[in-house]
Amino acid sequence: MKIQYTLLKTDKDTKARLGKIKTNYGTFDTPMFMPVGTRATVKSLAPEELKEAGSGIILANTYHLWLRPGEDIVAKCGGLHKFMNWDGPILTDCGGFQVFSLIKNKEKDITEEGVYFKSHIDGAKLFLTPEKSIEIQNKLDSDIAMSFDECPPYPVSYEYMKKSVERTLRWAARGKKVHNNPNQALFGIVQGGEFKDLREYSCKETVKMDFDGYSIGGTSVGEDKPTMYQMIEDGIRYLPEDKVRYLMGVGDPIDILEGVERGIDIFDCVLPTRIARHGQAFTHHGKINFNNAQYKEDTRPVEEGCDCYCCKNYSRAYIRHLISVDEMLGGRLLSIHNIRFLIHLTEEIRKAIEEDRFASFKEQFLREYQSSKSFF
RNA sequence: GCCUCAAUAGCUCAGCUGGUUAGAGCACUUGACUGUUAAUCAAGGGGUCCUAGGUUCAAGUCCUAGUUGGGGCG
Repeated sequence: MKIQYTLLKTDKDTKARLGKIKTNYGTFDTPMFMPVGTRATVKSLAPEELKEAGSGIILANTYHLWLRPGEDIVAKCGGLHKFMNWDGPILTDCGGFQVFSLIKNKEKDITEEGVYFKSHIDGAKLFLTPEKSIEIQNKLDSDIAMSFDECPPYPVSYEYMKKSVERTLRWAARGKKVHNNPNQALFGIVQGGEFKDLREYSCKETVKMDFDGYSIGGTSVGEDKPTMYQMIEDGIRYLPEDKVRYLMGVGDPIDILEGVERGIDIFDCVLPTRIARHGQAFTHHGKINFNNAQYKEDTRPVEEGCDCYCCKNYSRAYIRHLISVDEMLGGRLLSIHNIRFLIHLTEEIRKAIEEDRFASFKEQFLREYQSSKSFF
């Protein structure tokens, strides 16, 4: 079967939604944060650790797995779940974002047929098409595949964005046509940048194609926060209530709250694992940076009351030491903490929606999170 | 005892035949990071150029003596 989304309830005062997604590899609740495992691994974490952190679903990447090891090898190993020993749900991103970051000239390298770009590994000329992206994802055998889209940088002209949106719609149709995996859902992606009418157009036309779920793309590409939140609103407005909404690439705690308030169900982001490897941790009182000398003798856990493996067993002084001497366990423990933090945040959010107090929860969280410098 | 080489940032060292405000890497102190080309990138603080004389318009750089350390010869 493909995935089944059930909308359980909507918050009384906001558009925040409580839902449930059933897949062949398990059921999880929404809103949910999805850790990023680009190369079939959430950097430095074993699947058991992801499970313990509460991960309901993880993300892997089409472009990276296409290059290495190649989708045929993954298929030969029994598909992505078996390959990486993760028996929970997996969503594969389509490679559109990599195109966004790897192409040299968007006018020349992006054609109707597909996209020309160079491998970041050996510079080999590559050509990725909507059909190829879906074909790769079919073989990877993820639970959710994403339509191949163009994720334009910010800002681009209205004229460029209009052409881009129209092309992404044609790409979505082509991808849907060749999609051929009865166990895999396929999501459409809404684009349109900061242009309200293009978001509306992109949204309505994508919905007409009847995907299993929808995502908002093209955010957090350099625009300011108010613009980004406006993009989400403009993109979500015309999506059906009974389908999942996924905000691509967003995972700052504040942005998750802003997204949920606007009706987003799923988020993914590299932030928790990346900043962890760079020595920083999320807490309810803002981010703390273990490169800072002030934690040298701090015997408290990263965050008091946190139920993650890191906080239950280690002190800030130890984490600070590991980060400071560049021991990889430091990045690992902080990755565990940061992922747990975001997933725990979605748990708190779900509870708040269930009790019709999302707005006050958000307000309280933000107050605590933003007024923090003096706390540490 | 004699000869010789060295001494520059916390550490390891660049600094040409004297010529702007003496540099780098690491370390230190910070800051960034949003569908991972990222265990990465950026910024900042930090100097009695071993000491004392001398030559010169001008010395980290040349000369003399000393101090400390390395090597060699007796």
